[in-house]
Amino acid sequence: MSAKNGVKIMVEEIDARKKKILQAVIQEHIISASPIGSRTLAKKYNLDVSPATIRNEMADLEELGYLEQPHTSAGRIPSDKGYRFYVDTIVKKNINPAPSSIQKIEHIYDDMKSVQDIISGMGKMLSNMTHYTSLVSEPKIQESRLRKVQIMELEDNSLLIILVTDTGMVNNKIVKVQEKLSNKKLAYINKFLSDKLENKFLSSLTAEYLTRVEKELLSRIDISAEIIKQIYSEIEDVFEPEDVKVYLGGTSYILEQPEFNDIERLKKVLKLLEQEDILSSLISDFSDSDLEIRIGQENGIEDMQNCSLVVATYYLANRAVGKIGVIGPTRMEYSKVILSVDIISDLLGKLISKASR
Amino acid sequence: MSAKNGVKIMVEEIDARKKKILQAVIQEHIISASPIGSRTLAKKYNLDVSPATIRNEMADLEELGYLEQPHTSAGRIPSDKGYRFYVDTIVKKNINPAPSSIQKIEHIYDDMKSVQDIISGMGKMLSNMTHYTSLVSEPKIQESRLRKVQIMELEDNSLLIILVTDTGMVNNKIVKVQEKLSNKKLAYINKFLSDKLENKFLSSLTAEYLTRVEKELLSRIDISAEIIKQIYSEIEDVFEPEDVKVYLGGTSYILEQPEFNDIERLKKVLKLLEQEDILSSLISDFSDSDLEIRIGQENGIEDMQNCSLVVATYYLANRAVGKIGVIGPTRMEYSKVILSVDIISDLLGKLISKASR
DNA sequence: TTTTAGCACTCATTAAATTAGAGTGCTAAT
DNA sequence: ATTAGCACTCTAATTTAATGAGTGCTAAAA
Repeated sequence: MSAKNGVKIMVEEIDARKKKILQAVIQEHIISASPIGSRTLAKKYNLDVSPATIRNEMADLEELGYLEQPHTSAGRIPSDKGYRFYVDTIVKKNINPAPSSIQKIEHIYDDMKSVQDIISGMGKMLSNMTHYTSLVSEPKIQESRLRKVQIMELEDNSLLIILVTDTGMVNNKIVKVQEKLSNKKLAYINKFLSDKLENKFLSSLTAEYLTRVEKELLSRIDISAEIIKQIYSEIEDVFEPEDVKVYLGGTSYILEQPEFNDIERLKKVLKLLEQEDILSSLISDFSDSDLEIRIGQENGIEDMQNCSLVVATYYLANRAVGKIGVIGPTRMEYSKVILSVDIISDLLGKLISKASR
Repeated sequence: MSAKNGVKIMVEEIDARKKKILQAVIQEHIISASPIGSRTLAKKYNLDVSPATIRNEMADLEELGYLEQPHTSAGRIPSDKGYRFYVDTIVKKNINPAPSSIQKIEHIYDDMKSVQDIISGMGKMLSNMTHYTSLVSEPKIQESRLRKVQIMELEDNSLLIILVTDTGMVNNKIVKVQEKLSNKKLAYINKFLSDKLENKFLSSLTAEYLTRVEKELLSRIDISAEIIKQIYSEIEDVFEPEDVKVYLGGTSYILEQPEFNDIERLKKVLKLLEQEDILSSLISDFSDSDLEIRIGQENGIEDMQNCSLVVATYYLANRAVGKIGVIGPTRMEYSKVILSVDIISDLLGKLISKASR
């Protein structure tokens, strides 16, 4: 009613019927990947109005920016704005929480895998569920606590530095040194590092802190500054990685999407997916909200304008440590994908904490 | 001359001129990716004969199986057999050893990387050099010597098992145990494992040997058989992996090949490249010769009939530990690829041994 | 005032027809 | 043994025509 008196038109620009029609267009387009006409809608969805009325409504929706017309005499396809509206007001409401059937899966992966295996396994599972390409980032090192640091000597002049985080990640580096360390000195260093570093959040182990500790160690033990420096620089490397590692799964599912029958477009996207640094910054750019959706141009990458991303955060001990998500065409089965991403992100967190606990 | 007297025709079925023509067809086809006609050859290659003569020779070459005709009035394309001949008798001769300019590259990667980084980096470099997809397998664990084994305790009831091979690979596993081990016992176990396992070839550490050692340890120390068993099963897991890990590089280069403009064919190959187990057995199937080439159907995989593989072995301390190679269309720039693979495999071996020494 | 039937018009897609040209194989001359 | 000449073949590209889904507008109906 309020929509009828001119003044409030802007406020409620989409009435119930328009909404219904928009939804119908999108759902149909998700299935068919081609423009949708008024007759089709009238037939398949019981909208109780004639094609002519639907045509009028669609013209309105186009004017408002929710639909687009590839050419004059074609049907309509949803715009990014249309998908955004769809996702925000129609899909999200109807998502119900993860079904309990998942607990079965949880057991399969029980305790037999390393964190890396779990991550790539869950990525693959997600892409199998959704038939889109999946994307998973490793737990952020900054959000982890250092659980164990230990240096051991290999024969000759190599040291092996082991760093274990509470997220189950094990980092190792082999360092070559000039000088042989006595067992006693090594034990002392290990003890010292343990005391100073273990159980601290890696974000609190700043470069300044490390430098201070380095100096302190140097003053207490009689070995060359060189070795200590080497050890520390390796430790720092681990703590401040340029990029989070990203695991890709189901890349070939992209080929099943008709929008990538165009080889040129396909090439561009596949090239992108090969560049680890881009993937890394792409996924890191998502907020730590439970689930974020970027539709079409929203993702900001030129060659991915017709892709959407659905990305969830996974948690370890209530810390948002990593992301897992799906990349597919803008014309994506959002409701299914959202559900899957939701379930799998949850599961991923559980499995990793189980494995690293 | 001998070819001229009927009797020896079979022995030397291809005379110098045929060879020259075959070579010309192949070289031209490698460039153009389409059938080659007699006129083109006569024009571009100074064969000093007329197109008509070339036609006759090409008809012969087709009869002998070196060339194929897509359809009656098209030019000829090389068959697998043609490529095989080309590679064996024409290309290989003209390959000269790695130029010394490589030493520059060697320095770039000097000692700053882990073995995994070196492997994937060299794979990428190879695919950038050749513009084909590269394939590298990790050093075979069986060909390595165990350099260090050490078990350490994380807090609560987790143990971290570290295994380092002389190929620079560091394996780690976190194992959960029921019982807490005293430091003394742990030290004893470490000493014991060191003595029994270190510096042995992993191929000599058979399941039987391990079982024997396991029993011996159990008889000497007072802890539950359970823990020992867990530890051993993890160690065994590392020693007997199902698959070698394979690194892929430059997958998107496939798209630049016109033979994969057919989306269906492309899809099949990309699907294959996603299956780690297939890649692993594909590359493992190559002999330990310096360089092996499989052309077209020779590689035995249905969906890769129009692909060739050029695979070299890389060595650590004179042991053939892994493979590195290139996968591309049968119509591949063999001479360039062979050279590149040769250089890079050599470099890879050097870099890994430098990094792990 | 809103909805709907009717109709002329648009435009992409598909199929069919046509053309162009590269290449062959054969024959007869060199 | 080689080559010029020529008829023939077959693909790939281009043009043309046909199809049909879909629209926007108008005027009548609700």
